[in-house]
Amino acid sequence: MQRSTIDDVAQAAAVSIKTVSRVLNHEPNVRESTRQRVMAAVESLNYHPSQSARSLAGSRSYVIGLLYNNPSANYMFDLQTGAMERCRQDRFQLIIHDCTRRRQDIAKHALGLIDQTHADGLVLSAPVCDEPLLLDALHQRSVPYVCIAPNQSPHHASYSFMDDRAAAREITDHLLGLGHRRIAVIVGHPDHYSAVQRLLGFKDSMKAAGVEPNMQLQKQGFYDFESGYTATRELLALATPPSAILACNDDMAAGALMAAHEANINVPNDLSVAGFDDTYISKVVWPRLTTVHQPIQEMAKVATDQLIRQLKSGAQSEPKRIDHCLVVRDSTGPAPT
Amino acid sequence: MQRSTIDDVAQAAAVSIKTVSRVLNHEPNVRESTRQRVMAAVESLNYHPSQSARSLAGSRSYVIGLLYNNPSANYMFDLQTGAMERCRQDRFQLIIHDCTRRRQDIAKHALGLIDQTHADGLVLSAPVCDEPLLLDALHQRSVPYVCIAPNQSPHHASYSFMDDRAAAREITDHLLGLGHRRIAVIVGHPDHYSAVQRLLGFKDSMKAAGVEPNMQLQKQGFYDFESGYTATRELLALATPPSAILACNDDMAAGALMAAHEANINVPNDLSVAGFDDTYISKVVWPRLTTVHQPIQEMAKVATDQLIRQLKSGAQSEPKRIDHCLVVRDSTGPAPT
DNA sequence: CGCGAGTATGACAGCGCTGTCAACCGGTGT
DNA sequence: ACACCGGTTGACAGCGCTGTCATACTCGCG
Repeated sequence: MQRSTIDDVAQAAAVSIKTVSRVLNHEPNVRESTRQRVMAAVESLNYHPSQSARSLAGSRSYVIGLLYNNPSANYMFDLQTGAMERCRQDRFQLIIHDCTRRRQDIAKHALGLIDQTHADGLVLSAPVCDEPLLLDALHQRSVPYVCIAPNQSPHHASYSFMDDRAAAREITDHLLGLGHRRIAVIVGHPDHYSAVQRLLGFKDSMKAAGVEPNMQLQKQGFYDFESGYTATRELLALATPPSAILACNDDMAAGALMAAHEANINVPNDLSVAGFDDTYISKVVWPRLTTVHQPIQEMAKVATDQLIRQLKSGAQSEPKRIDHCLVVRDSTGPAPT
Repeated sequence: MQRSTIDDVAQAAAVSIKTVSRVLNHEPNVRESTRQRVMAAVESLNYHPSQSARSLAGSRSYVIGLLYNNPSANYMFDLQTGAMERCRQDRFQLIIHDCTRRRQDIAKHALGLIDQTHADGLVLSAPVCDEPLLLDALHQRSVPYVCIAPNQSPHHASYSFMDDRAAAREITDHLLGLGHRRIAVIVGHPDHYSAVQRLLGFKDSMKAAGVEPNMQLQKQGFYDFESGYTATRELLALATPPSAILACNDDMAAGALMAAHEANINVPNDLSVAGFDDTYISKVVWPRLTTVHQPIQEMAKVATDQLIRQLKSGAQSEPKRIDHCLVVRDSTGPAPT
């Protein structure tokens, strides 16, 4: 019941360790009968190659690092789940690294992580994937990496993304279609690219509908519950409050709902509230949030896939857009007349 | 800017690699002046020891595995955050492993993980920490492990826990104190120890208050939103519905709120709803949930601490209870007369 | 002043693999 | 019969560390 090594397997299959290595790494030029003998030995000994030995000896470690600095649990969880799913397929190990605190020397820390773990590559999630110093450092050390929803296309990396601007247009159009004209927008965290894009999409639609921009109805938020709550209180205190609020993520939308409930305002009869992301929260608040589904898990999976492919082939792949979709639930309704 | 090795450091500090190793591992018998020279070299070369080489050569890998099979994002996130925090302190690497799917051969998988990663030990979270086959297998291979909130005290491991039963008594007493007598309870997932304990605590208090048990008011849930929602719909359809509902976690409580809202029942005026765990969700639903704070992050941190200590000293530590506390918010109020 | 008992340091093997290179095997073309 | 070639296999070095053991150095004390 002890740990078995490649020597044990080699002995059991009556081949050299090198042949075992070949079989395990799917190298060519192994006779089928030999391959089967080796696999049988692997099975029966319940052998698992040592990652440490592999990464020390070879050029691959089968470890991928996932860097994040987004404090939302749901976001993180989806990210992680998507990346893990893809990793498991090719028996990669995923190492999670939180870089929320270190803004300055993030590049140094990332390189340290690479040195320590011998990670083959990194998956960078938003917004850490937009740190130019980090990207430069990785490129200089030729560490392969991919980005999830980056700001501008990184020069040296593949990435997955969704069209935030189009998505914002869709949900704004949904509100406009319900007859709303006084629509407020609670903007996301200024550090996040998505916040900018979503605001642009909102403005696109409003302009197309011929609605005059009104800065009173645009509030700065930070993608958290609290800021959505505060912004909505201010909006509701206006002489003529909005008939609809587009919050640029679900947490802020939940905050908006809270403020509305407290002010005894009926959603959606007196006020429509729309969110963004379709996280777990959007399904458990009351009323259930109309929102846009952001396919985080899928984006993470695709990005990880791009990375793994790159590790195998050496070539970057094309950026890949993942589809969003509008999810209409109960928090939006016709504009009051 | 290339990766530097222990040889580089040794050369820079004009010592042997063994001495560098000594300094980095805080071994005794190194002259202070030598130590400083080495540290300076480490700094200036930005040296990070290779985990692979370390674990191959030595008996420690500085890797800890965290096993979970609880699909709640918030639970996971807290777990992970707590464990990571402690790991960082001693430069341990945390490896997350989801074992949701594999119920049967979980033991085999865990040992495979150990073989692959050379992990020094495992942190097992509830409910996976209650798989006897897993615990046995780990013990047989003498893999150090600790548990978070295990069912029965594992023989060969330290663990951290909270007193679910007492916590349930507290929140039940809170409801009783508000004058409620017809209190329904939505029980948690039968696989989770906590579910049993919380139900016992509830019954303790009800009995102490002299309330006759009423099986109509006890519903089986599964710690998810949906089951809380369904159970509550059934409860509200009763000839004489309860005046208060204790849901054994926040997700189910959120489901209860949803059902109440849909039935146009005012919370807390007509119905009180209490949750359990004090997760993020309890602060964003309306009305904000009265609940019990379950210190998951702290439990994870403490358990990880126990593991790391054990790795250093070889000795188990005492089980450690982490304090919960009642959090009264807006979802509970006086019983209607 | 020399000797024993630490104290400080280094030489070296080897952890479990992969990469390199050489060897071998059987069929082909001439 | 022989050189040749591609497919198949194995011997062996070495990745960057730690553990073991040997060695050199230091200090107190007889």
